[in-house]
Amino acid sequence: MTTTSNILQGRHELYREETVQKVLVAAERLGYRPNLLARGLAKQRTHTIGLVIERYHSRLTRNDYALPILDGASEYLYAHEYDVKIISLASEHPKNLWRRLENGTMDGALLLAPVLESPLLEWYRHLALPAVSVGSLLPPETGISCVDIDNETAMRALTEWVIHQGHRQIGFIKGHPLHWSAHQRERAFRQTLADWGIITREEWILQGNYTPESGRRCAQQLLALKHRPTVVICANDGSAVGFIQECIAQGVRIPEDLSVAGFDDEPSYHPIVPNLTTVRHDKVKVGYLAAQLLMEQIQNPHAQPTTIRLPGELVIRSSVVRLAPPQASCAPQSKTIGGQP
Amino acid sequence: MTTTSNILQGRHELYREETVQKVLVAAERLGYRPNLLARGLAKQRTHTIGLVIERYHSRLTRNDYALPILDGASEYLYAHEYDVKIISLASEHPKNLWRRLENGTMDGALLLAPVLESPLLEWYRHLALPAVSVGSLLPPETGISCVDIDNETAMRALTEWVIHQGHRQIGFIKGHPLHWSAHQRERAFRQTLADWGIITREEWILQGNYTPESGRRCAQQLLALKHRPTVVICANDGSAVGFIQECIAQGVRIPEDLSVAGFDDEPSYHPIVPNLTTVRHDKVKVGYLAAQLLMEQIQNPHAQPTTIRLPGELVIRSSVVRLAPPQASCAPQSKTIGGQP
DNA sequence: GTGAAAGCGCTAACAC
DNA sequence: GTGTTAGCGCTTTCAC
Repeated sequence: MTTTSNILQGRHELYREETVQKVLVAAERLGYRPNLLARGLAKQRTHTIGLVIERYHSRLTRNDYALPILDGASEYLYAHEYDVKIISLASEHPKNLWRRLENGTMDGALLLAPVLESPLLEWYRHLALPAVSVGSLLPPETGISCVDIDNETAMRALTEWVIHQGHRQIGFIKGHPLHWSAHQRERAFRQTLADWGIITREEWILQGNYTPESGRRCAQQLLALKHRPTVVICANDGSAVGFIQECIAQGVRIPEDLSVAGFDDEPSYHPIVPNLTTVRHDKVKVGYLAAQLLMEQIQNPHAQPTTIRLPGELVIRSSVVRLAPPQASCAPQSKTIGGQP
Repeated sequence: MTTTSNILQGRHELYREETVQKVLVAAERLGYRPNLLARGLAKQRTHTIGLVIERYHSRLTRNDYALPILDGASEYLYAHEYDVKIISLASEHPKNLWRRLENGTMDGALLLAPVLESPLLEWYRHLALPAVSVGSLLPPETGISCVDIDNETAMRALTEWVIHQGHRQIGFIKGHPLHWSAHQRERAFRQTLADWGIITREEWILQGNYTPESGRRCAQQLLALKHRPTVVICANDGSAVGFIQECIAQGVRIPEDLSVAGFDDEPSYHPIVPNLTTVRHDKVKVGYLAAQLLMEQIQNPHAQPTTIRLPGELVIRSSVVRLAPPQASCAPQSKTIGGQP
């Protein structure tokens, strides 16, 4: 039994060639396949991680980011002989939550973009399962490792670029209030304006929720104002699309009458708004790095929490017009923005 | 031990209230959570199913159907206390395939749209794991249960509707040659034409692969012909989008100069081709029913293989013009087409 | 080098 | 009603 087990796990060097062959041939002939459950029980390691999806996200279909993140994470995990299990927390009582996660079936968890009031955050403090947040940069107090794009730096760069184009009357469509990214993007926007001494007019800062529908609604509100900004920065491409569609419907030309910028460079919108100036980032890589970080955490459970911020890239198209000649000294030298060394 | 195990599994009726409470309280106080691995080992049932994704599909991101199917399947499975594990077969040797699937970690498998030469088909004959194909209707010889939309009936209905609009010169863009659905749609198209005594001109039947890019290429080929059809039916919306874009780029107006129909009613294309006449179907439901069928198969492993075909629905917009007054007697009474009672 | 035996955490017969 | 026991299929310690 020992012999068999050892050889089947690749520890050939312990035995003579003859024995090894005998075992291998027999296993092959019998069509033997190890039972991974039993192995997991014995070794206390299942080679499975859970991708935890909160009630809030419910259907994967509705999340632009879930898929690339899953793809990236899978890529890393499969290369390391890990499987991924999807844990959907739709309508879960926080108590069940615990047994959904710490039940011996996974070595670690990838938390898909926890939201602001996520029970996962509270739960994590009582938890012994390695976990990393992917797609949300959580406050350090949570003690959870995070991987996401560098929302603040990228939004700052976009806003500064818009300012360099001569705009001073700048509107903003906020993202979903439950998303950390929405707050981070808004904060960077406001801070940048403040740093440049530009007044933020609250009537130009509208509450969206990342959907085209919300963008449309915001456009209606904004266009009803008697005094309009010269440019509107949207917290993501999704709301930018709705915003632009509503503008066009009302006869407001983009960018001749109003400039618009987005955020995310979401490929599925390219055919609809081919000229949208926005910020691109690599979500597949976010998933990949999160998986990698999680694996490290599994190897070494007492490692310090780490946060990885991936840089974005300004994608300048033609939806934002230049109002005045740019100041050469202010033009961005490189288009890669944010992230860590 | 028995007592504890029974009570924790909900069999309260065997014991007196007092004992039940004692156990429950103790479990709560100790923060006890059953180890699902151990339970699985003992019960020979893991409450997990695998969603098997072939090399061919590799990145989920690229499949319009993967996500809704996953959503639908999840919905059913979570309601029945099952988890889903993603098994990605990227670059897998058929031999490994076996141990990736029959390793004790899952009770059954959902095969995501197996392709024509899929090793899964051969493998299934040697397999003891319940499985159902979702998104591909496989030949009965395989002995595998299948759930998908009713490609043939729906394509026949679309083609007949086009004929009713007075078209007799009809082109066709084929789908990806490795997809069963592509062959089924093409066969229905050809058969319908034959039934109506309409000549199929092979130069009007072009090889696409479901992508917009292939649609573009087919448009180039078709527009180069000196004699063109009056309408082109595309095997899916994806290729229709590319086809239409290329037509417009070449100054061919849709539908004034050429009519085009799609298939799938893919929501992400609505903003790009809002007037596309196509066939809608419910992919979430496909996933849901497949999961249900799989569960039945797990309960009763010796059940006969079953095939479920879901009806589609003609979505008539304005990308196909009427060439002659329709014959009233031929107009479809109901728009729901195909499927089983 | 190889085999025997204990144990991973649970369930299910079977006594009591 | 409740406790004892054997086992699910594997790994691992420890003798031999």
